Amino acid sequence: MTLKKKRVKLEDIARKLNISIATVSRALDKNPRVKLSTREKVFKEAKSMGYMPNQIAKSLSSGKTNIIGVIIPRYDEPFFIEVCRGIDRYARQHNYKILISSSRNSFEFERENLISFERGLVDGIILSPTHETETFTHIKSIIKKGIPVVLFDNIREEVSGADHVLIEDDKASFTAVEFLIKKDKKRIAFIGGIKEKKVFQDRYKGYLDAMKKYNIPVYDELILHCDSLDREFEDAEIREFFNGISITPDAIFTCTDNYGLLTMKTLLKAGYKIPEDVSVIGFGDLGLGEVFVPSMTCITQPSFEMGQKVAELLIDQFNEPNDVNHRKKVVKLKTELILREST
Amino acid sequence: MTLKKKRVKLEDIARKLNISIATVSRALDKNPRVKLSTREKVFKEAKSMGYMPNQIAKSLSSGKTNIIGVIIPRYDEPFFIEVCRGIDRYARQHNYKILISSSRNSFEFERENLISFERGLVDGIILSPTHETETFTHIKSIIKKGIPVVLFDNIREEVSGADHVLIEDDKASFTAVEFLIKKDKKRIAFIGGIKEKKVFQDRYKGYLDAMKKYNIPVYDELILHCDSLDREFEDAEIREFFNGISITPDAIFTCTDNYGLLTMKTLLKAGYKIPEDVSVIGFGDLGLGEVFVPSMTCITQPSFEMGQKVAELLIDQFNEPNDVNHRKKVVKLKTELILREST
DNA sequence: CTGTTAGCGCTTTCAA
DNA sequence: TTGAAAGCGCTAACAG
Repeated sequence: MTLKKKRVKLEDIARKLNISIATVSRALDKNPRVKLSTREKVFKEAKSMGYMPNQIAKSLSSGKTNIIGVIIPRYDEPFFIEVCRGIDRYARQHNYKILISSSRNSFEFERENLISFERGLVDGIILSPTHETETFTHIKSIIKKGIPVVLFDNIREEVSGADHVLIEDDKASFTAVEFLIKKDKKRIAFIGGIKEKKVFQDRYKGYLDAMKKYNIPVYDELILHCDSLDREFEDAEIREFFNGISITPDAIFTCTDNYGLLTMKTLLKAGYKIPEDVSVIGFGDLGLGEVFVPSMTCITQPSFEMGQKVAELLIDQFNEPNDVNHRKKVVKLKTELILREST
Repeated sequence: MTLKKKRVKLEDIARKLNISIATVSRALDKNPRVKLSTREKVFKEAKSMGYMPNQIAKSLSSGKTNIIGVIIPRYDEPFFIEVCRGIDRYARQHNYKILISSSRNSFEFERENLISFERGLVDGIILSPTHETETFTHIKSIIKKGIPVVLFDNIREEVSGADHVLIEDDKASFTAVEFLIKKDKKRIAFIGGIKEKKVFQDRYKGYLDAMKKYNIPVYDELILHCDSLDREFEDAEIREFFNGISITPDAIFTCTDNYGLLTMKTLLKAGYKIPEDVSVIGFGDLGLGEVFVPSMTCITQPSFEMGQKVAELLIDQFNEPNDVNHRKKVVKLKTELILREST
C-alpha cells in the first residue's frame, strides 16, 4: 500500500545533512559561495531523496512565475496555433512556459482572461484582440500596473506602453490583386472577413488601392465581407454570395485560406474551371491550400515567426528598465505571394 | 509619471478598515462567519482600492493551483487542438486553467514536461503518449507521488492508477473497410501511420479483421505504414507509394484525414476519378474533408468530447478519496462513418 | 563558506 | 463575529 508521501523539501535535505536550509538552497542554485564538496553532497542527497523544487513557493518568494499568458480570439484557427507554437518555442528557450486562453471572439471573455492573468500568475501577457475590442482601457490598465504586454495581429489602435507585431496586410493584398490585374483580369471579386477586424479592413484597402491604381472598375456586387465567426457558416455564406451575383468574376481575391478553399469548392461544383475560367487567391497559407486540387495561390504569413517575435519582445521587456510609459515598438512582418495552380 | 505601484494586498485593506487580515480574507471568501455589514465594507474597500488576489500566494497556502497540465505530442494536429479545446471548456467550467506543452513527438520531451509539471505548478496531468513512449515508469512515478493523471488517445498499456480515454479504433476502421467491401471493392489499399503508435496498430487490425471476415485478399503491396512525423513529408511518401504499386486499388482506407486528402490529390492528378475509379476514406473528420472536391468520406472522432471527458475524469480524481492505487477507468468513445462523395 | 532571519501574500486553526 | 499567529516552501539580506 502506497501512502501519498509528503513531498521532500529543502528542510528535509537540510536536516538530513545537518546544514541549514539556506545552504541547501544555495547549493542547488550552484551558488559559488557554497563549498564544492557541500554542493555535491547536497545534490547527491537531493537526488536520492527525490527532491523536486516547489515552483509555487519559488514564485511567491522570487516574484517571478516564468509563465507567459497568451490570449487569442480562438483556438480553431491554424494561424493562432502557429503563432502560439512560435511563442512557445521562443519562450521555452528562455525558460518560460505559456498559458493560453481563448477569448472566443468575445470582448467580455478577453477582459475576463486579462483580469485572471492580473492575479499574479503570469509575468507578462501576449494578446491578439478580438474583432469586438474597440476600447483598450482594459489593456492599458494592465500596463499601468507594470505588467508587460505585447499585442499582435489585429491591432486597431496604438496602445501606449505595449509593443505590436503585425503583418503588412494592405501591402500583401495589394500585391495579390496587382498580380491578378497584370494577368489581365478585369472582374476581380473580393471576399473579406468581418468588417470590424482591422486586418480585414487593411486587406480590403489593399484591394481597393490596387484596383484604383490600375483603373479597374470595382463592382459592389463582387464584394463580400463575411460575417461568420464560425467555420460551419462560412460555407453557406460564400455559396449564397455566388448565387446572388449577376456578373461573373474572372478572379477572386479572398482574405483567408478557408474563404479561398470554399470559393474554389463552390466554383468547381458550379462547373467552372480553375484557373481557366477564374483565378482564386487565398491568404494565410496554412497547409490546406497546397493539398487542394487545384492547389491554391496564397499570400504567406510568417505565423510561426510572428509568435517568436512577439515572445522575444515580451521577454525583452522583462529585462528592460521599467520605463513603463514610453516603450512602444511596432514590428511589421513581410508576406509573400506563393504562386500555385489556382491562378 | 506612473510609478509601478505596489499591488494592493489583504493587509492594506485590513489596515484601512482597522480590522484583521483574517477577517478580510474571510469576508472576501463570503465566509458566513463574518458579519454581513463587515463583508460589505470589505468588498467596497477592496473594489475601491483595486484589490486583486495573488494567485500564487493562494496556491502556496492552499496547496491547490487550479491548473491542469496537458501534454500532447504536437500542436499542429487538429485532433489534439480539438481535444485541448474540450479540456479547456470543461476545465473552465470548473474553475481550472490549462497549461499545454508539446512533447514534439519525443519521449525525452515528454518526460521533461512531466517532470516540470511535477514541481507543483499543476494539480493534475493529462497526457497523450508519443509513439516513442514504450515504458511508463515516468508516468507511474508521477502517480505514485499522488498527482492525478489521465491518459488519452495513444495508449499502449494500462497504467495502474491512471484513467484512460480512447476511441474504438479497431472497430471504426473495421466499419469503414466493411463498408467498402459491401460496395463490392476487391482491391482495398490501407494507408496507416507510424507502426509504433497504438492507434495505428488498432486501425490496421480493424482493416485486417474486415478483410479476413469477408475473405478479401490482402495485397502486401497495397499496404503502407507512413513514417513521417511531419506534414511536409507525408505528401512525398504517399506519392511514392502510388508510384510503386503494380495493382491498382479500387478503394483506399486511410488512417488520418491528411493521408486521405493527399491520397485523393495524388489520384486526381494521376487522372483517376473519385469515386468512379477508386473510393477513398479518411479518419478524423476535422474540417478539411468536407471542403475538398470531392468531399471525403470519413470516420468521425469525437475529439472535443474526448477532451471534455478527459477533463471530467481528472477533476473527478481531485475530489476522490485518494485510493491512489486501485483507480482505473477506461472510457472508449464511439465513432461514426460519415458518407460523402469520395465513396 | 554557512547560518539566522525576515519575508513573499494568503489560509486556517485556535482562542477570545 | 473577530483576531493572533503559525505555516505553505523558498529566497535573500545580513551576520558571522
